[in-house]
Amino acid sequence: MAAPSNRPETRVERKERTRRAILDAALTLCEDSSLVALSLRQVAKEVGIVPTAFYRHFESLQDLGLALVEESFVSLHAVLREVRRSDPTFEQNIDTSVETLLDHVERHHAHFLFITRERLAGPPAVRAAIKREIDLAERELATDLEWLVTSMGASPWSPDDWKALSNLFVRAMVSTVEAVLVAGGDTRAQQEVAERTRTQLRLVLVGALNWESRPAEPALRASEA
Amino acid sequence: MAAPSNRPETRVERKERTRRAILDAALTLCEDSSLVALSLRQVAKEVGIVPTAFYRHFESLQDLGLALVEESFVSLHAVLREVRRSDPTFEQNIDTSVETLLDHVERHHAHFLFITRERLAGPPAVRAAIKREIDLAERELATDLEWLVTSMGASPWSPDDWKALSNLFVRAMVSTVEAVLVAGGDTRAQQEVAERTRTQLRLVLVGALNWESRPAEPALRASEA
DNA sequence: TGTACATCAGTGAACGCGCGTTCACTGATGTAC
DNA sequence: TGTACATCAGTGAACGCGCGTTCACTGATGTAC
Repeated sequence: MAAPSNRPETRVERKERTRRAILDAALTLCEDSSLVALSLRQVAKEVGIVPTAFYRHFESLQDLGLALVEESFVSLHAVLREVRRSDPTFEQNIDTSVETLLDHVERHHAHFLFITRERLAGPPAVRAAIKREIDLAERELATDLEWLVTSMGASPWSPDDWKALSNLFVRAMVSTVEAVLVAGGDTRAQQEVAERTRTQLRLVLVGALNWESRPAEPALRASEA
Repeated sequence: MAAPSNRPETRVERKERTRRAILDAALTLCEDSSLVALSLRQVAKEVGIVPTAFYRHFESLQDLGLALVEESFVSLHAVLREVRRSDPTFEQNIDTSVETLLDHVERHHAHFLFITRERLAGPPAVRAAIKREIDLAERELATDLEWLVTSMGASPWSPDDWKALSNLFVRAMVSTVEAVLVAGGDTRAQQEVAERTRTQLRLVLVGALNWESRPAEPALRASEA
């Protein structure tokens, strides 16, 4: 993007470039398998440096993993921010949210695949870091949902119900990302996942709008009406 | 359980016992990490046999993984069968289903942990086998749900909507199992997960009972009422 | 600007170790007669 | 029942290989004067 310059790279610039190359190489290699099955030498070979040079940038593969978690969630927070400032109409909100999410997943596909896999299979510290980030996203979403659902005139909810709802949305998001990634490059399958997710979110919202906290017989409304 | 006998083990019995020991050892070792990070020698050491003896039972670790998938889903199908013949009242159905599921997860905790992790991080053939089993469970659940929801007097649905609903339940199940396993032995956290899952399933059912397939403005009922 | 020294990203040899897999083997169990 | 042979689960030595990590090094870049 920047105009090429004849000025030679500074030492800092060169170091940063190698660091990026290591992160990118690890991310690429993690598309096939998990971080726990990756070796420092594989990464070094992919980057084109000698194995020992790795230590100039990271203490260990786990350390590298934590850096990847951090930068992966930059993408995710970008999604959440974009969703947050979207049209507050329900129908459009669902459609644009799903579209926005899938767009980001496509563009940062390697990051999402990494998070999806390492969330459960990564080294313990990596798993913990991912859990922390997802819990954070869930709490943020809870605030948004409270505003959104309340503004649509639903009954007042208990705190536990807000947590349950936002957790349900986050789980749906995680599951959708998984399904898209499992579909691989199959765009038809991806569109089916997208459509199915839209249906599911609409169904959950219908439930939310007809919900009353801690009801005695919460699910019987339609059948008894 | 069987009364001890002085009759020496037959060769077949002894072989089966070693095979079981290998499966159990692999399952135990997989509680800490993924199958892809496991070595044949680790398994052999845990069992107490020489590494080469492994080949008398399995062609490779992947082969062993496929056997573990198969026996893990015996547990899962047991859950589904038990849920299927439970009380058809909504409220009770959710409560007993969640209880049954969590009971099985507790009792076959290693199997569920294995499936949860290898589903996304395992060797390709293992991932494929797990996906096949989960898709099967989803189709079976779709049939049950159609019967259940239709019998409660909801409007007729499109096939895509049935798929979306059963997929939503399966995802919820997978997420719940994950959450329980992440909670580890913390029974308080597990009970919170259980309660949250019950709330979520009730909310989804409220949505399902107020749902009409392919509606123009599906989510606006409550706010416009 | 020029020089002398410091920094430090990347090198390459070396280490001991655990890996998957091969192979010929042993000796208890099973079977045919 | 007793004998002679077949089967085969488990053994143990050996192989070449990739692993993480150590260490002293090189030589280009940066800095102090």
